[in-house]
Amino acid sequence: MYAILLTKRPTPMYAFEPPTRLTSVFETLRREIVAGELRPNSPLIELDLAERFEVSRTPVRESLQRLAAAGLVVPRKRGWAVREFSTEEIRENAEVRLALEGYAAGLAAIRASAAQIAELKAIHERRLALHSSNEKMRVKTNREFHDAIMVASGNGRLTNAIYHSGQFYFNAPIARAATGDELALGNADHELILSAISQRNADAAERAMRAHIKRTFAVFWRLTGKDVAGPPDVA
Amino acid sequence: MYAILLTKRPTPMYAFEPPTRLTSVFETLRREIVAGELRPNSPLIELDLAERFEVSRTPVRESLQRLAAAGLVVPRKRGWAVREFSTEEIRENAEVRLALEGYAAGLAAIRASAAQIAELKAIHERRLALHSSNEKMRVKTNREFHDAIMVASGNGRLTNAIYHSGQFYFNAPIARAATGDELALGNADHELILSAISQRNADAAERAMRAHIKRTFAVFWRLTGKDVAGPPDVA
DNA sequence: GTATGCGATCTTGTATGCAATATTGCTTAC
DNA sequence: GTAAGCAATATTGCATACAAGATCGCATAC
Repeated sequence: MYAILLTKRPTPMYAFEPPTRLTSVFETLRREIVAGELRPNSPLIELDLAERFEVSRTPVRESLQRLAAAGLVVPRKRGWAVREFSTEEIRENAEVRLALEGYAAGLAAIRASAAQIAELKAIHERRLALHSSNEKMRVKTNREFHDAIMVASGNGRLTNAIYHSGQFYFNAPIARAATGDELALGNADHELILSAISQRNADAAERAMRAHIKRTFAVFWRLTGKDVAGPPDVA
Repeated sequence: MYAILLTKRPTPMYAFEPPTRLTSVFETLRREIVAGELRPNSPLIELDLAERFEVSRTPVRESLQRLAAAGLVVPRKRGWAVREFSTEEIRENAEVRLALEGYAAGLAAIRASAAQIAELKAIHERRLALHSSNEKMRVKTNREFHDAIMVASGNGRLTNAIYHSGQFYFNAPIARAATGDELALGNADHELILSAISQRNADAAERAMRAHIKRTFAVFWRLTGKDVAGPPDVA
């Protein structure tokens, strides 16, 4: 149900860029930060990284500039450190995602082609047919479902923004597992979203998606044990 | 009425970073791209820039990496060029902004302090009292109004995302002037938004803000002469 | 006039050098 | 034992060097 938060997808931002040492270092560091392999606040020493990647400091430094612009590393008095996100910041990101993905669902209700809606239905069916222990496929179909809606929104930049707003949850302790109840509710949410999109009801689709994402983050709050209010009800 | 699109505000992303040649080059280029002084698709030659800024290629290259991550320059077969935004991309950005700023207005209705609401009212009053020829103050009060709502949303990242989504309109031919009718409608929009926030009606605030932004972009479409459908009605 | 080769030039990607400054750790005074 | 001072070290910001590859222009062939 929460797989989209764990998706590793190459950012399309540099689609036509030839691979260089810089891009390789950047992608690797990005993945490691996002996956939590590099712990928050650990300092990033240029020379160490250069040694590790067997390159000179130049491509390392340029990678760090990209990471900085992406908000994944923060400046220290000297050099950079892996950014740490507070619970408060995670809540803020949840709200951004809520705003964006909810809107995307509404757009999808308006713009989705018949084929796209059929595809969405097919994904949902596949998901319902899964055995409850099949976590891998559950993760996969969830991602597919959300991705298909983003695509159907007909807005590449919105898709991109949603993707980036997802990055920021990885630093937090992440739970892949939700309770059986939570999973069932998630499926019911998908059902509602799909139904609203099929009926071309943008308003309902947006509300359903917001409720769904809110539920996702409620699991986060529960698992992290932090008493942070989720995004309030809007619309 | 459209001033927020022209706002130049330092991005808080690198707040604690000491000024260096890199940051100076980056800020200058960023401003010039966003302001349209560097034309879309013009190639950015490292050596030329280095010469112009009287620095070596190193800080120039690192600036370009940041600009690339910010989406302001795009890779070419060789080097970088100022990014050009198509009408389609501008529409996409408008939708992102609609989603974000609408949601921010909804949050503001829930979270704004009494003082923040009073401030919002004061800004609106100042705006209404302006002489119609006072374009400068009209621009300023508009920015203040929108900024105050973003602050009242209590979500720094949302604010930041809205700010960044604004960058991308600068490349397009920009009109500062709207017709008298459009200005009046803009003020009426503000009135509605303010009223909804005062009454703690998140749903109404969000709808009002969406309508307002949609109207803003309608002016864009009119001025650019492009027949692009604005964002559809959602919520 | 147009196309083709080919060399000169331009531009980038990467490595390295160097000076400035932050940090560390040791020594010494108390 | 703790604090202060100071020298050694680590690390960065920037400049420069150089090779690889793209691009351009010109000469030549047709």
